[in-house]
Amino acid sequence: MARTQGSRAEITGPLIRDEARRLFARQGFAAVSMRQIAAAVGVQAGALYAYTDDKQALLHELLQSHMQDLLGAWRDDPAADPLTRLEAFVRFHIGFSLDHSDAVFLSYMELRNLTPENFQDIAELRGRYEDGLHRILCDGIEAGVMRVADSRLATMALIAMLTGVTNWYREGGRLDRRRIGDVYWALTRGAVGAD
Amino acid sequence: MARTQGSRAEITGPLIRDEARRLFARQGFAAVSMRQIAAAVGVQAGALYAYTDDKQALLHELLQSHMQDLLGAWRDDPAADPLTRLEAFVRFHIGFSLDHSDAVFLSYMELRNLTPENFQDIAELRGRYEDGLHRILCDGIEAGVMRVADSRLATMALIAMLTGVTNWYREGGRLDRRRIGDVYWALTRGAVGAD
DNA sequence: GTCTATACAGGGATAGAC
DNA sequence: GTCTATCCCTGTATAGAC
Repeated sequence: MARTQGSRAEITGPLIRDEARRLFARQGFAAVSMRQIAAAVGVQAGALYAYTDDKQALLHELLQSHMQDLLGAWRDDPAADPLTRLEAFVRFHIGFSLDHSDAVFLSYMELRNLTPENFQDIAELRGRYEDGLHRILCDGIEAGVMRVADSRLATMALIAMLTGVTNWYREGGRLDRRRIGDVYWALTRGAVGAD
Repeated sequence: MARTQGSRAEITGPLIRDEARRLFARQGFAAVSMRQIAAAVGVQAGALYAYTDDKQALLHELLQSHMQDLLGAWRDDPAADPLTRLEAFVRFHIGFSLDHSDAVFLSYMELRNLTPENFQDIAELRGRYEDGLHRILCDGIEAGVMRVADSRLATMALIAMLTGVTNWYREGGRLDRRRIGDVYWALTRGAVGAD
């Protein structure tokens, strides 16, 4: 913040993304100025443009790398039994969402501020993730260990329910993550008729 | 839009709210200008200030009246059996959310753009609504017709799941509302262990 | 790579005429 | 109640020095 000159490309790039993610999540993409991001990083506004084409590109990069991290971090074993896979999904999704709550919030709230091309790109990545859960439900139904009236709706309903933890979870609150995972897994198991 | 002069207070006031709600929901509070709202209504920007103190007050009024409509529209009968009450809640919440999807979206996305006082006001109203569902779950548990590990978490989880319909529902899509209500009620019934 | 300075557009809000 | 005109601020993005 007090620095005047000097080149530190290795750390400034990531820092810009970190601060932009944080600020966009807290105040909204449109409400955050490039000056504000620059101030948080400790550079002048003009310096940001050495790292990103413009504000839109910055948002797109944030959402894109988040979705890629999400897809890369999730491991599904199609050979395992569907209930085990579903439980793994539930715990993974909750944990990942809480670990990346700013990015998760951005991915739901700021899609509307993407250009059509960038929106398509992110929507495609999200669809791939949703398909992963959908496959588990279909396998579970086929195996006779789950029972839902509409697997597509159940997919959307479960993701909305699980992602909702980010709305109320506060670090150091009443419940730890393990316990939250237990509760949500119980709700999920019931919802898919696996009891 | 082409009008030059003339007073039509009766219709301009509501129109401002309608257009502001629509635009805020689609583009975000910060991204929408007062000039843009005025253009949608068919007046000049200055005319808006005859109806609202400022942009912040406009947002607050929208969220406040939405929450009051929501609370006013929901009828719970504490004397009825808990499963009947829960089903009524599920169908009501889905229907109301779809009927007021812009306002629902606003209520989740733009809380961060409220001043602290205004935020408190809206949070209090929302808490009252959540408490209503919580009471149903507690009554159901006590009556032995529901089984959840944590009634507070279940409350938040169910509301998130149900509100999620607004993320994917499109008028004239694959499913009508009755059918969507059926599917979500089945998911809910299972989640609370009522099968 | 970062700075300072700046171009240029658009923002919220107000004043005074009608 | 609405219009036109305007104040003043802030926004994104760029240019050129260091």
